[in-house]
Amino acid sequence: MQQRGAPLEVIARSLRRERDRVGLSLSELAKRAGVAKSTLSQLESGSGNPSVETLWALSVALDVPFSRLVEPPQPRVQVIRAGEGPAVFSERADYVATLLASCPPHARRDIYLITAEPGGKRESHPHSPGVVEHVVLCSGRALIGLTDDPVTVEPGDYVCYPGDLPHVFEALVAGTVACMVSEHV
Amino acid sequence: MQQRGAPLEVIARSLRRERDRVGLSLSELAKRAGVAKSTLSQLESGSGNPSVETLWALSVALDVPFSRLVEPPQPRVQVIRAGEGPAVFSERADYVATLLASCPPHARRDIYLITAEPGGKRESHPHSPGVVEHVVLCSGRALIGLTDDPVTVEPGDYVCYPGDLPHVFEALVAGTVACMVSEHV
DNA sequence: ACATTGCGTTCGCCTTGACGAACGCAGGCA
DNA sequence: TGCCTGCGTTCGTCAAGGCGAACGCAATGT
Repeated sequence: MQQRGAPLEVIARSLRRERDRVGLSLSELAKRAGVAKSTLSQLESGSGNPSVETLWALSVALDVPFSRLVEPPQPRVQVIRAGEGPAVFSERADYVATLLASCPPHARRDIYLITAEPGGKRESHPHSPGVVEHVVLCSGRALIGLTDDPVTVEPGDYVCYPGDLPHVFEALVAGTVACMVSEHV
Repeated sequence: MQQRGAPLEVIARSLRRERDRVGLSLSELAKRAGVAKSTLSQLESGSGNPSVETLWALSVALDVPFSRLVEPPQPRVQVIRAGEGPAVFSERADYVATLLASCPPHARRDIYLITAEPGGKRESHPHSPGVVEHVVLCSGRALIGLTDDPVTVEPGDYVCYPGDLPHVFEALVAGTVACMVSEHV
């Protein structure tokens, strides 16, 4: 199981984070969610043990999926170089499977094959919020990731990044092929 | 937001479902989770509004991620050769994305990187029902698919098959690398 | 300067969830 | 048959969560 640590801590941080992401005051959110602001105050401070109904009301008012309040946030850009990463089922030395990204609850992941040639970077406008793109480079070499801070990727490397920020895919050599998984909520 | 309906109903069903998936009695699960069996009984009957700590204890005892309790459960072999398949966004000739597999609702897809060497086929015992495995070959050559009818796959090729049937991954040349997406409901 | 508005926190009251004990019910065994 | 063990449910008690009111504080405007 990957569920670590006190869930109350996670919930406290999540509530605070999501609340000022939306830009609501504690009082305003409490009013919209129909919970006492004292309750919300205690929750954000880490004390208290909310009931499901309370959390549900808050998740609806914040317009986020319920599980986002209880699951810890994930890092933004992650790179796993070829040969690194956890080998998950390697009972034989000549076959190694590496877990690159476990699927979060209610995400949908579409699988694409990308073929690109050098000669110009492909800038992507941000997609809808919550999109995460995963790329495994099959052959060639490419510059992939957020436009602000792209990563040079070799065959076998894996990189993921939030798709709702400006990002880029630039082939550096001819015959660049990649497997891309687009994850959206 | 996609979260509809009373979460209490969903939790009730999830608890019942996960409990007899593991094969525990209500009393036994209650003891392991450290909650009163009366509490668990009321939860499974849909009455009650559990606190986060209670749900957390149950999710740990059931060895399932927390979110599986609050999120509702929802609901043969295909090959796409390199160069085939629908090109979805190809506004520029030097960048082509091919949609290999659209994600069905509520499926979860984990992403793996596979490296394999020739010298023996890797037979996989069937996984749990509903598993579908997608493989894009990055380099080398491999024999992939159902044990009864495997497919020879070249770099850039895509193949998917039901993972709940006996299947095989056999590298045919050295340095075979593939990107695998394991889809489970 | 004062009043006012909105913020987040703290303080008692009261509802409610969690607990343990007791209950009814089925299946196994002497 | 009678006894026992384990199942899931129901009942009464108690602590804890949720609530509204009151509080302190800072930033406004008259």
